[in-house]
Amino acid sequence: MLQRPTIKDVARRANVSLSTVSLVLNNKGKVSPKTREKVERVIRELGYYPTSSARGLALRKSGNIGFILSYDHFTQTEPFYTKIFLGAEFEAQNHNYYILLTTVRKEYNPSNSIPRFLQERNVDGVLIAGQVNTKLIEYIDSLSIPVVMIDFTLKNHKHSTVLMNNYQGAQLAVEHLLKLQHRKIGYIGGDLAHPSINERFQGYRYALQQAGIIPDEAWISVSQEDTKIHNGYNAVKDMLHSTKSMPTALIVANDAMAIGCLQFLQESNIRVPDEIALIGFDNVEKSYSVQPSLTTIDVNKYAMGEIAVRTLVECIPKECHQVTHIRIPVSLVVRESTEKSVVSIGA
Amino acid sequence: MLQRPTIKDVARRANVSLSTVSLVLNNKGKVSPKTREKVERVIRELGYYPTSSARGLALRKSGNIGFILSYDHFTQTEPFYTKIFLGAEFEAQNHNYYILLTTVRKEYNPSNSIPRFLQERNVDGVLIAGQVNTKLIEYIDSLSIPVVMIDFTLKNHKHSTVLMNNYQGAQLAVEHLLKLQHRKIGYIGGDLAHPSINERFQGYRYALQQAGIIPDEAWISVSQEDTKIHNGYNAVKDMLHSTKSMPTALIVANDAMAIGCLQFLQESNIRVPDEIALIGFDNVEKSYSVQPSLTTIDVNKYAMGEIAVRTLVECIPKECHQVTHIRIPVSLVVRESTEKSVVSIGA
DNA sequence: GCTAGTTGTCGAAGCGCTTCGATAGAATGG
DNA sequence: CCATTCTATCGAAGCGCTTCGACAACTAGC
Repeated sequence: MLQRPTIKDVARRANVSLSTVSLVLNNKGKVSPKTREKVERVIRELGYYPTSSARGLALRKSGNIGFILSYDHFTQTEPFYTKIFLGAEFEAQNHNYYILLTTVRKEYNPSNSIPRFLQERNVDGVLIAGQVNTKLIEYIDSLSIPVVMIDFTLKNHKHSTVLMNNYQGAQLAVEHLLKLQHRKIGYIGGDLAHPSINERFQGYRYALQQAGIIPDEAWISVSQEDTKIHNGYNAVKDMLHSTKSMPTALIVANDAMAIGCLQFLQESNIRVPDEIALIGFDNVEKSYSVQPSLTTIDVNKYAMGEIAVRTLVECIPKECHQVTHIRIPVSLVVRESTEKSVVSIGA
Repeated sequence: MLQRPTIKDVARRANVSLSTVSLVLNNKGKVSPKTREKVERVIRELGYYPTSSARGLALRKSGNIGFILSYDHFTQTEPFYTKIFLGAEFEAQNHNYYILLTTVRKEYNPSNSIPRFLQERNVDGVLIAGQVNTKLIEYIDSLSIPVVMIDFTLKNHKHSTVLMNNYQGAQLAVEHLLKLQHRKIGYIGGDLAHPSINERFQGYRYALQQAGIIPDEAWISVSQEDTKIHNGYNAVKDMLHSTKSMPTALIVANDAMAIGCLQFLQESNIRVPDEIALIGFDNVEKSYSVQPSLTTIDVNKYAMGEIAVRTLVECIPKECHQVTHIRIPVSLVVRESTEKSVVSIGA
């Protein structure tokens, strides 16, 4: 690294002491407008930037935020977590934090699963995005470093979270379908152990109930173990084979499953949306390239990352272990799978 | 952050001086096996880890590597750069470096396009993945920080690079087709200004020439301005409308274009691979989910990231400005678009 | 037995910053 | 006009680490 101006150089050139420069730098203590102005000018002239190691050493802070992501989540095609990360990165810059990103494997193994930035305590706070091993979370707790979890939560709710508002999403979906005169509204989901999936299902039930509609239980499928494409495929298949009265609309726990449903319906020559309307969840990239394009629930991923960082950095100076739970509002993206007249956006 | 043991604590407990502990820590100087052993034991007992700010301050090194990515590249669906990043992250850990990831926009704007880690000189080296603005690269050069570029290069070749071996890829494609008895082998590409695309084209020409085959120029299309799906679509369309004699096989500059080709061929009821065989480049996720699945050229993205880090960290201590150009070997992934009998792997 | 070298250890200075307590000087009040 | 308070500034210590030069304690050579 090149020789750069230090705070000393600034002090000398501005004819003030080191401490004064430091005070200006940090907007602390009393500094006369005149000296402040002078110091700031010199800083600009010299192109001075404080060295983060030095500052970190003095403050006993690292200036870093750790971002932990499950390996599988990060490498998946859908850039869901990538966007969350970008939102976080952006906001971290605003707060003068660097983000140290690391991925962890599902299987926990103390020797290689503990991110180095934790061992070295080189972060002032930690963001956890998506599902990671509980052991790891316990380890982090033991360090008493502030944590915010994104798109994931534990049953104990001991940690601050930033989650998408799945209830609202289900509500929007139901309302949309009601407005289109649907009354026979089914639900297809899986893996109720997953908090988000579970909430979507609860939201669906609740919204229908609010509307005074009692769905035929045959239109509700939540026994699939996972939420992949084939689970959706199999779920509709089973549902339609086991009941004569078809629903006119289906709310599906996520887009992947919805796309699976779509596949089966098309193979069965059931027209979407004419015979069955379909709403997914997540607004994945593929949801607008399928035919017909998929109506779905969207959430601002960048916002999730941003808000998580904001929550975290508020927490850091106070060393607070106060927990905050934030729900990010979602929105309905109307496409062809519910409204025939809609012009395709993608494809 | 919790109160952690410092080097002082270790020294006290091991009955040696600070300097001795430091020497042990860094494997420097002469330390008797006995003291070394003793110090190491105490380090383990205390769970001591050196604080990176302190070390950074003393060494005038940050222990960080900057990773610069164009915003568009990172957010795209295909996790190409994500994988490169992960490979880099992994290798960085092995060298005790942290990676600071940042994305930059295409449009250069000094006030917000210069990553903070550069302004603050908080990195010991920089990785640049994919195409970024030349202005930014010039800025980095002006800091004289070691740089390695991944999957991108400038015409001046002043920087170390880690690139995929596009020539070899084209060669493999041609050889594969020759083995399948194809002799009428065409090429579809676009944007020859892009180094990789250009090399693929050169590789194609060269390999055919080596085989003593002179392709009909009507089977070569390189006038498309970009390499997106529709460019591929339009390119075959134009080609097949303008010539009577069809090629029996096409090598396409990347999978996106190849998929565009596939679309047009299917719409025109031209059977793939029976009438025209197709080979893409990049092995994108979609290439195995299309029907028929696409034969393509694959490169180990993780390896690219890993090797880039290795190249960079070798460079850092020497402050060397020596440039190394590394080509990552590619491999052929045979799927249905060239061999009818192949069983589909994906889908 | 003395010099010359070698080896292992240590003390102190220094990296660039923050911050506490001290201190001049200005402003205020009686 | 002096005592008191307030304001702006500064010096020095300290954050946790590395490293250079010093120095005892050995070893080897003659």
